[in-house]
Amino acid sequence: MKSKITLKKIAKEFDVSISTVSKALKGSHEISKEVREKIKAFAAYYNYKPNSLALNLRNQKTKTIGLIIPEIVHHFFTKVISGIEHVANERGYNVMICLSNESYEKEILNMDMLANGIVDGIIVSVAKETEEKETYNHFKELINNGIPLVLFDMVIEEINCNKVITDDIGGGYLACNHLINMGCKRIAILTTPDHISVGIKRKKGYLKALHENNYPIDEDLILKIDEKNSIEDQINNLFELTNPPDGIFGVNEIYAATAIKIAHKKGLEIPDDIAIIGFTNGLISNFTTPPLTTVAQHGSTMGERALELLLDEIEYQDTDYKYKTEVIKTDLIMRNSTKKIPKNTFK
Amino acid sequence: MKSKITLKKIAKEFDVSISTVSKALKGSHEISKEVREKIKAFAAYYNYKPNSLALNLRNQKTKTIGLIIPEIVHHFFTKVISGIEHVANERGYNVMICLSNESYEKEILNMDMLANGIVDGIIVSVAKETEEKETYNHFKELINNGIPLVLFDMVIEEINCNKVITDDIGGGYLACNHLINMGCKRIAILTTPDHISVGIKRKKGYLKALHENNYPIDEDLILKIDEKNSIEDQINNLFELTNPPDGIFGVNEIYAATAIKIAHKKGLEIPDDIAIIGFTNGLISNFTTPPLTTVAQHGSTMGERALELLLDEIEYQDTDYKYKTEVIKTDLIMRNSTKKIPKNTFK
DNA sequence: AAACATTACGCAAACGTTTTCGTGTTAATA
DNA sequence: TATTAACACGAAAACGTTTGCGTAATGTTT
Repeated sequence: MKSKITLKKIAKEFDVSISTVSKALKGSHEISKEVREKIKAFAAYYNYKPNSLALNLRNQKTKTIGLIIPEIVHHFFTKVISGIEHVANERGYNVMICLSNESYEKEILNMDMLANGIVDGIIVSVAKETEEKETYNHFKELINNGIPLVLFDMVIEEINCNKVITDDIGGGYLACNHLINMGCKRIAILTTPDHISVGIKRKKGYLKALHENNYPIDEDLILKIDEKNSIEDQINNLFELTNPPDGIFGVNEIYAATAIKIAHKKGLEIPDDIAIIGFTNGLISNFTTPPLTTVAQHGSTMGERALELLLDEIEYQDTDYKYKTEVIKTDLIMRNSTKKIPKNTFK
Repeated sequence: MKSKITLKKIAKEFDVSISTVSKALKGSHEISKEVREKIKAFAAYYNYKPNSLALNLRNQKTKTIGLIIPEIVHHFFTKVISGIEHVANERGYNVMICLSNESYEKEILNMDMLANGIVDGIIVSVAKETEEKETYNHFKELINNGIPLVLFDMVIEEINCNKVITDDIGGGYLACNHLINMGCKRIAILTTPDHISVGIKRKKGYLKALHENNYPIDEDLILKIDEKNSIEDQINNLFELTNPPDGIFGVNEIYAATAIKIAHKKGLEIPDDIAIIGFTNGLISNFTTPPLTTVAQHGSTMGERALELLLDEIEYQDTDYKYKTEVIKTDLIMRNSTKKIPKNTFK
């Protein structure tokens, strides 16, 4: 277990100064060809690599960016990470991923850790707890310290920085409108409690579509799912209404897939008896029976744009930098959970 | 955009030396109470945090560990990450996640990057390309440089380091045995090409179970899926055999879920006409129709153990450290894709 | 031979921190 | 009053790197 080779050790080996070694390895003509070559050979043999910490300290930049996300066991976030990694590779940056687990405390802990010189900038999707608490001082401090910040997905209006968000309203509209086009008359929405902004926005789109088509709004069909209790039970209640829905829009993949599961249990045919549409084109959607029609939110595009914005800010020279908010459009992915086809051909 | 506050700046502010500031902030009694307090107050106001790069450089350790995985859009790896994060938090470490995208080149790139002082140790699941190439010099160099290494999931026999692996043989045995118990007579396996070790091992377990029960081995029922071509088409061929299987073991979740999809298309009843079992209890398994029976490999446990082993090595003082290989057992998760129940109650 | 240019290297500062060892001043003791 | 102890702080080295500047020893001009 020999320890890492350094300039100092090489210098000692050849009885020259550290600067000579440094210059030799950089191929400087200040150093005679002879000395240069032998130092290079020696360094190559011992696999010398300059210590990043020292380099970063000297250069006052690390070519590393930090990413804080609420959870990792989540298809959307893994797609975002892919997008970020992609751009990071292209532009020579590394990514440090931290998890907040939706906790306010951990979000701050992670930010403090990253902000101490380790990274050149930070990308964050805000934790649910932070959103509930509505205390955003840690973001303001970060910005005050001159560390570039990009918020994505879960963003905060009042923080002045670059942002990348999904067009949740448009996506909700797309979903609901599609169900209307498919002939559904009573369209339910499986959404989140009122403190989760993405749920609110997707519901907004849903309401907009209903309104434009002169559909009445039935509060019984708006189910705010409390994740502390059984999702299945809550959705089950919807099916037991005296006047049950014939179309369901789940604001995420799990809600929609669970609705499919329950519809099966109830002996309902999908999409003939009930059409179901989800949000986020994740792993599950393609493997339900029938496959789930869904609103795709382009996670990797969001990741790419988030990092691009961050790097723009990091590498910006002038003083008049203007923050942007980018809205990533959603797309409808049509599968069989909403496609009305003649009964006899669907099994 | 004021830049970060440092000891030097605080020292200047009060016209004292840097060391005085450092000691004051650490509450040293060498510094008079008066000076100590005012420096502390000032530092708190400006939110002083010591620069991590400088600290790490000085301490010759970073309390950060590196993780290199082949891909992130993958339920198993996200579970592993959760496990690692969990232990890292408990023991005051940070995690830097890098993706190799199954590429040999990127794996080396990532390792070089991490090895230059950024991390105290590295956890790796080897990329497929590396496994194919069978060139492992980068691992040997790492170990020669005295950087602790733990391999997990995809490991390499000949590398001398700590390892954490799934009991793939046992899992394959579990799966096949279960199908036998359920009364299947012709059991197919959807596995990987021969250079992927996990596929080989799971197949080994499958063969062992067949052998113990005096089942003949039918090469037609051993399908090595080539992911460069359509998975669906390849599995479809299995169903078209003159003597098709009545039980299918997919060595991962996608293969098994795809088999379910195709069985539906063929109008087969699951599990009555054909029973299907998967490997890895991921997101999909719970939402197929019927839900997929599967062999669970405990990803988060693997992550936890991997980091614990790594930290043991990092923090080990004596010279007689012995490497271990931990085998994580698998469990059978019973769902309806294999459970034979009377036809009329299953829909 | 004097003046100058070139070659080949070393010195030292800087990045931000911690910590050991001095050291000057004051206060307490003999 | 001389010696010592306590106090309160500063200097400097160390972690590993890069780079501007200085300089001794050559080599090249007039």
